[in-house]
Formats: sequence, structure tokens, C-alpha cells
Amino acid sequence: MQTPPKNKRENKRATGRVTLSDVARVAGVSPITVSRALRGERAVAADLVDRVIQASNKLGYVPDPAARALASQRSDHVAILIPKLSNALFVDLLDAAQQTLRAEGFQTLIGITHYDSTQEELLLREQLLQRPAGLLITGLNYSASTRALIEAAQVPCVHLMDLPDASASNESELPYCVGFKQSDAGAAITEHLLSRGHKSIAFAGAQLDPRVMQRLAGWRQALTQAKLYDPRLEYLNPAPSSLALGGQMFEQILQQQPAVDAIFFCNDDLAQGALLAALRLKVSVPKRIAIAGFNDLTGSDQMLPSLSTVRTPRAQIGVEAAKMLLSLIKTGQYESRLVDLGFEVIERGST
Amino acid sequence: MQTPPKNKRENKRATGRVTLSDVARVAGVSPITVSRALRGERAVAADLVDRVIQASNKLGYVPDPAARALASQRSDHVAILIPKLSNALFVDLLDAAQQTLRAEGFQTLIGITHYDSTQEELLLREQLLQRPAGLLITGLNYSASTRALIEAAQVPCVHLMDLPDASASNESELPYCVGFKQSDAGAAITEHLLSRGHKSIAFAGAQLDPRVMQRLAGWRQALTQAKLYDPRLEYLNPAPSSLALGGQMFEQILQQQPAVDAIFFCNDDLAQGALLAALRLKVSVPKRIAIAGFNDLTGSDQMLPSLSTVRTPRAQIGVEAAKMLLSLIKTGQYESRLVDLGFEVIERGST
DNA sequence: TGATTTCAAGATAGCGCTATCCTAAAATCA
DNA sequence: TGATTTTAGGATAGCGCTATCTTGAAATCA
Repeated sequence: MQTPPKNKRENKRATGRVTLSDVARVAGVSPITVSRALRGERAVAADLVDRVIQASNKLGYVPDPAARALASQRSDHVAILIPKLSNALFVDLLDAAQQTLRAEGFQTLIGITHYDSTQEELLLREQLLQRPAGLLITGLNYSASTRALIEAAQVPCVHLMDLPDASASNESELPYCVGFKQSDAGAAITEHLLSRGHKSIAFAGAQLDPRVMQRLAGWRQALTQAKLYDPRLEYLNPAPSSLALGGQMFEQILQQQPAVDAIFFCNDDLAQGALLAALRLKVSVPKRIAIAGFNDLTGSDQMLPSLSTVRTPRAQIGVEAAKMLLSLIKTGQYESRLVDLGFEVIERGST
Repeated sequence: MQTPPKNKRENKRATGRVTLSDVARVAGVSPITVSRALRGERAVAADLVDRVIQASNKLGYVPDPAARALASQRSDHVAILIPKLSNALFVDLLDAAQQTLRAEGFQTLIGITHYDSTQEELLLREQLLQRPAGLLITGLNYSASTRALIEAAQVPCVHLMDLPDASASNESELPYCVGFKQSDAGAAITEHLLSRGHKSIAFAGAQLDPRVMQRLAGWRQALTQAKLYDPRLEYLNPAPSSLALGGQMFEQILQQQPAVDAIFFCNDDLAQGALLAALRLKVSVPKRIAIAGFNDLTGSDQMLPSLSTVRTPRAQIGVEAAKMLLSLIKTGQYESRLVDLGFEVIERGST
């Protein structure tokens, strides 16, 4: 003789969690109605919604993200892919995006690619397993397999920091992007140096990611237009950007190109390193040589002389990209695919 | 007349995912055996394990984290709580921990507390909803409610950057910690300044989190022991640490305490700002006044003069804490509760 | 006013796993 | 050798939600 089957309640694995059913019982409705009322999905009578919300508050109900993810095939995660944390630029981006997403109840999954597209793909694969609600990706990545992954995942995706050449194709084929024109910014700071009367302006770039190359293109274009372009003044080093490297490149350029009277460094850390090297070598800035940076990172205004640079709206990009993504997640659309947040040339003592 | 019930396969919501059952079918075993074989839980015959693994590889099976989390009440997330991303110290910590955790298949959930214990508790609550497998928390937080949350969650937790006074109580009541003795480090750099013959050594601190206060305690202790302690030389500013603030505090101290011949700044960014201010004001370092920092952040070796500081093993702390947590997650134990990774006084040009 | 459409609520059936219980065979013991 | 304990595999029943289908009532229409 067997014991009679226990009733459902007793049979439960005890997890101590307040569930939808608990709320439903208290509110006197079915569980599915609670689900709908709380998510605002479909029409639920106003008085029922009230009762559900009251019951929910009374019990301190909080939905279980795992159950939700399993049932709906969508989690409350947003994945973000960033090249490095050693560049303050990306940290600011992450910070801003993360903050904005959290305010809407989304958790941020970080992935650091180290500028490696194989890693990027691997990270994306891992992140997609979590069925994220959305994706934030630094740069406009067109690696075929990565794109395929994103398409297949059917997840809204916003790209950060860069804008495609809007000229091309029809609007609906463009990726969602929040950024600014890197090449325009590169040209703008170069023009600033030109306006100060400099004739021999070198470009010093490190890391050489696509955005650096676009700044280089901007520099080339501005100098070509001024009929001052000289390919020998391009100094490109694939090593990661750092203060120390900036100092080294500064010395190297001084030595190899004595006629150079200004240098545009592709990132502020390089430029800061150059300013410190100039102090060490007692090279007068901007008298003997002007120095410009990029990004307006912390400390650039404190340097001696203070560093002229391009202020990039990275925090704002993080916020706007997150908002765009949230809109895509919720409504499937956004007013525009391209958001250009511009940049600002900051003229300080070094030029 | 009704249509006959569709068989299970057809009845499924089509998600296109390879499931445990698919693997089970191919391997010719039951789903639960696949689950056990893949997780290495319980004993499964070696040949079955082989067959399961082969089938799994053949089909490209990957477990669904949401389903796993729902069934087991544990996700593959590890939550990390950090005060700020604007301090490179914590970014390094995050980077190292995240990297180590990912290698073992864990996703990192970040929470930025902004040094606010209310926020910390809120973040922790949100993160605990995800049923993380483990917790990494900066500092030794003893806010009652936060502690209660952690205890109630029954989740292994490792604290970062700091060590409790090991003297007290029995071993098993200590929290798991990876860090170093902040007060010892504060004392060590102060002793370094003393050894250089400085008699009037000021302390300049910002942010004033518990770790800064411990460095202050170390400074006090070293000076008291040398019979040179003077409370008027404590400069404490609750504002966030920054280069600009360092410059301001430097000027302020010079002005108010003309006899001071050395300053210990609680963080390198302050000290770097002070060095730049010294250049600006043409105050000779270390001749007129010596300057020491803390953490050995990027750029400190590039300053003019290069900055003497305390190198703290933050990346190593991130790695070791992650490893400790992984061990706690998998085995429930770790060889010791306190891991002291030490620190190193770096003597450079500024002292 | 009867027929058709719309709509709000509920019933049902999973999402893809793991915890738990069960069973038959193998291993151990007296 | 029969009784007891281990052991390996499987069956079953959820984890806590949401997608989907149903249903009865209200709204709309001819």
C-alpha cells in the first residue's frame, strides 16, 4: 500500500521564494494574469492590475530571471564587447552604458576582446548562450562570422564609437551606431595645428585599431588639402598605447625628423607621455614643437603645458547607445540608425 | 472528433537548440545520464561517458545556462562589487578577476557602488536574484544588512584588497580575503620617507574609504614611533581622488605648512597631480619637498621626477581571489581564509 | 435580434535542465 | 549461500516562468 500522492504544495522543492502563484493566490487571479499585469503585456483590467500590484508588493515578489529567460528565451542581460580595460576611453564607455542599463533592470555582461577578432567571436558565442536581450559592440565589426552570429541570434545590436560612411546604401541596411566621425575629428585637430602656423605636422599612432586609422586618414586629408602631406611623418606603432610609448615615439620623431614642428598623437596617453618626455629633454612645448592628443582623458588638463586635444563624448555615447538599445529591445525600433554625437577641439597650452 | 495528440517531438516549441535529449538519443542513454556524465557528477561508467562526450561533440551541444540555473538554483554568474571605475586600481582588479573567471566558464556581473553602502546593498540584492555561484566584494564590509544578505544567500564570498586583523577570534569565523595589510603599506612608505631623512611628513588623503584610513593609520603609527607625529599634518578630503585635487592639496599644504619636507599621498593620482603642480610652481622635488604615492598606477614611472610609491598587487589579487572563489564554488573549501599578497615600496626620483 | 467579431481571463503545456526517488544488478558480508 | 549493502542507471517531477490555445462574455455588425 502506498502513501497517497502528496498534494502539489507539499510536493514542491522548497526554495523559499515568492512565486507568481503566491501573488496570484493573494490577488485572487490566475498566475498568467499576474505575469501579464506585471509585464504590462496585453490588456488586463485596471482593477485587476491594481490588485496584482498590491499583492506583489505585499509579498515582496521579484520575478526569477532564470525562469523568465527559460520560458521566454530572452534574459535580462545585455552583452557589451570592448577592446581593453587598460584604455580609460573604454572604461568610461562601459561605466556609462552599464549605469544606464542597470537603471532599466538589465545586467551587463562584459567581454574584453583585446583587439582580437577570434576572441571577439568566442566571447560573443559565450555571451549569446545567455540569450541576451541586446548587444553593444565597440566599432563597426564586419568580420563575416561575427556578423553571422549576430544576425542568427536575432538580437538587437548597437555599435559604439564609430559611424559608417552614411553615403552608401539604403538606410535600413545600416547598422545601429552611436559615435562620431573619427576621421573628421582627426582632420579637425590637424586643422587646428595648421591654424597655429605649423607646417610640418607628424602623426603618431599606436594600437592601430580601425578608429586610429580613421584619425590618420583625417590627418592625411587635412594635410593633403594644405599641400603639406608628407608620408614620412606617419609614425605607426602596433604596440598598445601608453605614456611610456608616447615618450619613446616623441624622442624618435625629434631625432629622425628635426624639421617637425607639431605632432598629433592618436590618444592622450601617448601625448601625455610625450609632454613628460619633453620636460625631461627640456624641449620647449609648444615653442619648439606643438603637441596635440585625442580623447581628452583625465590628466590632460593638468599637464605642463596643458594638452590640446579632441574631447570625445564617450560617456554620452555609452548612455545614448544604451538608450537606443533599450528602445530596440522594447519596441523594436529607434528614430534613427545613426547617432552622431560630435566632438570638440580643446585648445590648451601645448599648441 | 479531435486530432490525435501530437507526439512530443512535434509538440515542442521550436527553438533550434540542441538539447540534452538530443545528445541522449544519439548516445543511446537517458537524458539524466548525459547530464551526469557531462557534469562529472556521481559515478557514470567510463564507456558511457565516452559515448556521451562523443555524441555531445558531434551535435555541438552546449548546456543552456538559464535552464541549468532554474533547475539547480545556481547560475554561472559571479557578481563583483567595486566602488568606482574611475580609479584604475579597481579596473585592474576587475580585469584580472573577470579574465580568470571567464576561463572557467563564469560570467561576471559588475556592480559599481560609488562608495555608497545603500547602493551596495541594492546592487547586491539585484545580483543575488541571478543566483550567482559566487561573490567578490571590495573591502571588508560589515554593514549588518549586507552581511545578512550574503549569509542568507548561502553563496561563497571573497573579499578583495584588504585583510582583517587576523589576531581576533577563531579561524573559521574570518571572512575569505585576498589582499594585503593597507596599514603596513602606509607605514612602510612613511618609513621610507623617514629613512631619507625627512622630519615633517604630511599625509594627504582623498575619498577616505576604509583603505585610505588604514594607510593613514600606518602613517600615524610610523611617525608616532619616530616621535614625529603631528596631527596638523593630516590633510583629509572626502572628495574623489584625482590629479587636479592632488595639485590643490599640494598647494594647500605648502602654503599652510611651510616646514613640511615630504608628503605621502594616499593614491598615485593625487601624487601625480602634486608633481605636476610642483613643476608648475617650480617647487623642486625631492629637494625642497619629497612626494610619495600609493598603488604605482600607470604613468607614475613616467613622471618628472618619477614617483616613489607602493606597488600593490591588484591584478594578482583579482586572479587569486577568483581562484579562491572558484575553489569555494567547486569544493566548498580553500586552504586558507586569508591570503596576503604583500606590497613593495618602489623608490624613485620623487623621494 | 441573431450572427460574427473582439477581447479579457484562464487552462494547458512546455522552456531545458537537475533533484530526488526508484530499481535492478553487482558487490559485500555473515 | 542467503541476506544486506552499494552502485549505476533511469523514471519522475518539478524549477518559475511565458507562449499558445481556449473559452465565455462583451462588443460589433447586418
